[in-house]
Amino acid sequence: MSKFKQSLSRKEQIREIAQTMFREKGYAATSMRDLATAVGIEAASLYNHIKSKEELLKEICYDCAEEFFTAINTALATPLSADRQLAIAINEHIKVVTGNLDGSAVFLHEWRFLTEPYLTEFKNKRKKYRLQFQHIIEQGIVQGVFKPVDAKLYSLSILSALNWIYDWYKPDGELKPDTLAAQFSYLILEGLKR
Amino acid sequence: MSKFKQSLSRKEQIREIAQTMFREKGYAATSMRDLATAVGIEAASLYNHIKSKEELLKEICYDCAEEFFTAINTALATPLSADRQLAIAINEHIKVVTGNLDGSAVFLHEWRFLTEPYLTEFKNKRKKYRLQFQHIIEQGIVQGVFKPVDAKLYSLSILSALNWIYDWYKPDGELKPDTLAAQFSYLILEGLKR
DNA sequence: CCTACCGATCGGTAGG
DNA sequence: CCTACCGATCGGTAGG
Repeated sequence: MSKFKQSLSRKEQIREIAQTMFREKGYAATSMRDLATAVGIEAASLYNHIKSKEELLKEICYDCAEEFFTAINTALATPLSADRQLAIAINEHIKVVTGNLDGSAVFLHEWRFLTEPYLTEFKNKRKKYRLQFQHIIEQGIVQGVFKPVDAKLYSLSILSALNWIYDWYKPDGELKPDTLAAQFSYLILEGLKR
Repeated sequence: MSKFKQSLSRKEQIREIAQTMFREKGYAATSMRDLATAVGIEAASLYNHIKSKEELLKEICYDCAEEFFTAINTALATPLSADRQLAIAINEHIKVVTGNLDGSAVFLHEWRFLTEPYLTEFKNKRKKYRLQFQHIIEQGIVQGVFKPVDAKLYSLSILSALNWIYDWYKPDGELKPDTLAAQFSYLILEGLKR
């Protein structure tokens, strides 16, 4: 059993390092030898823990997708009005991104190196997530709390703004995820104009 | 002279195709052989027109940066109030992105494969552009047309939303750049709340 | 987890 | 613009 646990933790370690390297150098430009060196073993030894380079990518992307689904479901599960649900969805999304900057970056940019059938399945997950944001906006329009905007365009815009956070967010900075989320919600709900 | 012009146009052709391939497959995953095949020549022949793979990337990124600077300067050159300037900046930015989807995608994502000194210079250009958006927001706050928001966070958010357009914009769709820009400005200035 | 190695492919050059 | 080719590196496997 201790051998089993050790093996799991080594795989987790490989995944963590892969996540960081895929984010920094890109999936295609990260070699298994680079990765092995960072882990502290030989390249060939990686294959005792993983099946292939792509399996690593797939697991990182899929796990991150699960995190986002958990986040949006937290918002959807509440009985609140759409404007409150949207604020929660934004907050939860930001918590995922800021809590997993490397994984989010890979989820957002490196997924395109997936091959079939994972590529199509991944795209479906991504779209489903986006449609859940769109749904909240549509509900808000029905409820009369939101203006009658183009819900698709708005969901794309909001997620785009949220998705770039990994690019400039500094985990050690003074800006905390909750503060960031509050400002984001304010921007989206109230607008810039005085 | 006709030889000179032909040589230029071949280089332009290589650049156009490289732009598309770098966007679709990523810079690192695009081989010079792939590129040469798409152009219709042998890989070795590419080097009669370009110095290196990275030179291609650098030129694509730098040219696109120039397009964005021209865009923002159009807004800054007007004597209008900040809210009007921001709307123009958004419109001009969207015109650049939608008019050059491949180039914009490379500008936004593949620049990180640049090496020094281009990498640092590119980052400086990018930051300078972002600061010009921030400046408009700060002016708007001073003028009293904008709420006293965090101008840095807002400029990052606005550009993030704008920067993801290349990812979902369909040039053959019914959504025209001007319409998109108008909706964007409305979202940012007026907010979602009724 | 390692040594030894595979065939494939990379960016780029020499020489014409 | 081509043929022929370079050294380097790639993801991955065999066998222990």
